[in-house]
Amino acid sequence: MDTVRDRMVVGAAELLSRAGLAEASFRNVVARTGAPRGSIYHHFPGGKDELVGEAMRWIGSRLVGALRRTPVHRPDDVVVAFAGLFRRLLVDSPSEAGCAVAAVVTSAPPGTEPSAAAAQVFASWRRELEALFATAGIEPARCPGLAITTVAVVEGALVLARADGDVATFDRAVEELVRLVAV
Amino acid sequence: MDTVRDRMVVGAAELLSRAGLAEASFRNVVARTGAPRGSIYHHFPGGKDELVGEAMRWIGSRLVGALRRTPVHRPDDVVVAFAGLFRRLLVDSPSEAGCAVAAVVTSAPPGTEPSAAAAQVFASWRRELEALFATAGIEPARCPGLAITTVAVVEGALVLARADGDVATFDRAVEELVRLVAV
DNA sequence: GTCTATACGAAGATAGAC
DNA sequence: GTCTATCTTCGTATAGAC
Repeated sequence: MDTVRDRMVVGAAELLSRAGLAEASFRNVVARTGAPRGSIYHHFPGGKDELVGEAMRWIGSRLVGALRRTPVHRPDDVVVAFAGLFRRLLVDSPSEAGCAVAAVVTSAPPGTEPSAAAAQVFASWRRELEALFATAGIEPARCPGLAITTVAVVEGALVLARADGDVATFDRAVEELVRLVAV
Repeated sequence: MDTVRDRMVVGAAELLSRAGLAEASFRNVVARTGAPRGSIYHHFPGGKDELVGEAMRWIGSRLVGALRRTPVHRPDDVVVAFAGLFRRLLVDSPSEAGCAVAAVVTSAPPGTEPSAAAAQVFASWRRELEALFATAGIEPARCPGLAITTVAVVEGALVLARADGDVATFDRAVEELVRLVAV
């Protein structure tokens, strides 16, 4: 699984997370991955929409996989595990880290493939978190709301922390989230 | 206060909130506001960066003003007031509503005027919320963290609700946030 | 303040050779 | 699978007339 196509998908995902749809151009993807310019439309007949759609699905399933490998006993294990996956990005580059999925939702035209793919990724994360919260003993009725809130806090905190270039901002929000799931 | 320049700033703010930096082009701003193409660089010698910077400041102070006009007695008054300002956008257009400030943070190159202006707006919102939480009786040490979390939840929930085109998703998150400030 | 004209680069996309 | 060449559209920005 390390074809030219795969590398382009990963490169697009990285560009999307740092600067959004506009910066994830074929030009930049090619420059970043060393992929041959001439075979773009061979690998992605659907053009940019297909590339971005694939990037969404790659990120989505990658994070779901990571979540499933995490042992969960208490509700705050869920929060810490999920937040930790994003925290890494912030530590690596405090002023450039972002979520590719959120970037696509906020800048792709509604109804297009990228937009739909991004929405499905969020839905899959929510489902996964709901299941984990249930496993951790949260009352079933509250799991959906808590899953939404967990994703919301992490996504929002990522933006705020990036704005002031300080991971501590992210941690402050996660701290309160931990408090919330303990209620 | 209804000059051509003002209308362009507002138009840019609207475009930014719906489709991000790339879509807030002069072309679109002019089309949207009916502003004359010929005087763009007369009104904004600093070009697009100046326009976007002004849009950030306009949105920022507008929201701060609205917050200050809201009577606050209990902690959840703060949450509901702040969230309510964004909820409106979502009700009007569930699949297009977004926050212009977040859009700029995630897509503007770090170190530029738009990026710095956006960061200052977030900082001002946080300061305002901290003060309101303090007024509402929250222990001082917790106010900064709660302010961060409030902005984070609202920003994140805005993205999630837009993704699945359902205001209820936003409300679910705010509900949990209300629960948190009551702890 | 507003206009036209224009420069220049980059975007996505296609055609056709190899 | 990969190349080059090309098309069209759009982006910011400037010059200079009115």
